[in-house]
Amino acid sequence: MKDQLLSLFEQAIAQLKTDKVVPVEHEVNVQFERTRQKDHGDFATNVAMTLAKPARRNPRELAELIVAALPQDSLITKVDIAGPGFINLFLAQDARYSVLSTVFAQGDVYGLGEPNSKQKIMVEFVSANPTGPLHVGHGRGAAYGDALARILTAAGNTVEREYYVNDAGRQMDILAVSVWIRYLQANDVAIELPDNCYKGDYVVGMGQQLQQQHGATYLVPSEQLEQACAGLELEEALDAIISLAKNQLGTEGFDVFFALALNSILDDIRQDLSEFGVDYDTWFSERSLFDSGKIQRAIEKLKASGDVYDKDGALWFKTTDYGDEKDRVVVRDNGQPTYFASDIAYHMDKLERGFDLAINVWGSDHHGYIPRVKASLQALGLDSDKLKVLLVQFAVLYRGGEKVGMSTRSGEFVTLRELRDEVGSDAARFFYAQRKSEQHMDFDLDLAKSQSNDNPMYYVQYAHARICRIFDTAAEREIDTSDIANANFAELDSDHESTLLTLLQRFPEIVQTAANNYEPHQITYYLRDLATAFHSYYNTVKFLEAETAQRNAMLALSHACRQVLKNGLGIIGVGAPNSM
RNA sequence: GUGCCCGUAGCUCAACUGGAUAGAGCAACGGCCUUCUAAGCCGUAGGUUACAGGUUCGAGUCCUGUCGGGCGCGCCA
Repeated sequence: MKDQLLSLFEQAIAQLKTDKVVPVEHEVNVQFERTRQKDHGDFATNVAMTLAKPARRNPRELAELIVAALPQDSLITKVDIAGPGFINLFLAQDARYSVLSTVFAQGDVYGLGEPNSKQKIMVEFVSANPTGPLHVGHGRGAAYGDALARILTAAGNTVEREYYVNDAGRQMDILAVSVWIRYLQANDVAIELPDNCYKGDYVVGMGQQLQQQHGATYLVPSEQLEQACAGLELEEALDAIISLAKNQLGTEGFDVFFALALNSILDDIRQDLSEFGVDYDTWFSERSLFDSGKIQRAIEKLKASGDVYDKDGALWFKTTDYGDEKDRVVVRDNGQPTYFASDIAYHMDKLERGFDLAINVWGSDHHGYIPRVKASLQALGLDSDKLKVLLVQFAVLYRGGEKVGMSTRSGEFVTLRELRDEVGSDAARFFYAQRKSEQHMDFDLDLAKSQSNDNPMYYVQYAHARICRIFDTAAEREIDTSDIANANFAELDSDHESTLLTLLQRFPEIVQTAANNYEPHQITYYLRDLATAFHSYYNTVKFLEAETAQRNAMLALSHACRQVLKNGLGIIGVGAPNSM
């Protein structure tokens, strides 16, 4: 549609160039937009305004010249010049009806791009540390990342979803020790769980499970623990307990706790996300980067390129050469690589896997981290533009007007599962997907739970279910709907009908812009608009009681609406029920 | 202190990425069920887009400053 209009305007402007109204060398970029108001026609363009200066004419005068030079075409019935120099285009009715045939012909793929016709894209999202269940804060990243992946797929890209598992580092040792202490408690050892351990109930359960499996095999007297921590500050005491556990239990013994904690939490996360409608292609282990030597390889490459230097016994990466605020440590003075070292290797590996684009969906608290990751890719000779980091603002949770804490260690948080149980996965997804990712967001748990019916998702689904009901009733009344695709669409001449036709026509454009801008919320707003237009239409007339020709045309339009509602809901990962 | 993000109706958010008279949903008020689902429809009310300048045909959107909020600024992950 837009392409046709574009070619008409390009012809007109070429004409103006030969007439020397517009400087020949001036590059002209014609842009069309859907109008907001009906009396502005279907499309509008501002070319006359953008060309006014180079052509040294006032915009309205220029608009008249453009319109005069516009070739005749059956697509357009009327052209207006309005306001400061907008050119408004009114489409012919036939052009509006064509969308119905298209929807009938394409069905479930209407609005979607040619599959696998574009880029190969990886979307990495959630990637929460496997130290506890996902909380509602992760829910936003999950809903956003998955909707984004679906939208990019819908737009014609080939998409892989990846979860980066941070299964290395001190946090995991703390988790293992937390489980161990709960295990000791289950064995009636008199010991308190330190404040800086993981305090969630799930840790208690894991301790009890290991107590049942292994009995007293891994006991250490509480006096030894007290002795190890004596006189130490909180974090240092915790490190002392970790060393003690590793020494006393040995690598294998410690790994019993470590492995159980990691595996059961990861299983829980995987299942949780799957029930949320989010399934990954790959779960990428941070530890595998050590085992495969990729971290070592990345460091060697940086050494070879001269981007690292020694200072204070540690190995530093000169990220300031690439615009970072300060240089960063890659290998600590104790020989241990930092988390940053893992991330360098991880992102190197990611780009080497051959994606045209790698998208990271990160919580906004990681924004300071972007320059150094980009720096590392550049230093490694990779194209850092292929990495796109999208930030998702954390939702601030409220319960009873009070802010709710979200710390995993303290154990005070609302889990994603809890939210799903209360409001349902679909409603939760829709709620999250409604918000632009960088927008700060207040999440009132009481509201989300108690008034789940106010979720706009139900409004959209209801439109879908209503249409299904119409067809069910038609079948009960033995009304033949098998040939509605060939109805006389010219019957559809009311305002409601033309609004709906325009909306249906816009759907493919919405999918593309949502994909180009990484904005799933555009789909939700579009669906709400479509549902509103349909509900309104529904209330004006009884479809099944109209005379045959009109009835079939209205049913055709309804069918197309149902199809697009279904396709759109699918794109954000929400179901389209046939009845409610 | 400094860097990034944000500030739009009473509340939660949009605004086609610089376009025409800033729009929805909750909440409030008034109407509409004997008919294909009232989880719906129709209407009323609600705004100096935090504030002050600037850029241009045109600014909620871009630039500068001020105020207010969130986050970051580790040899943590």
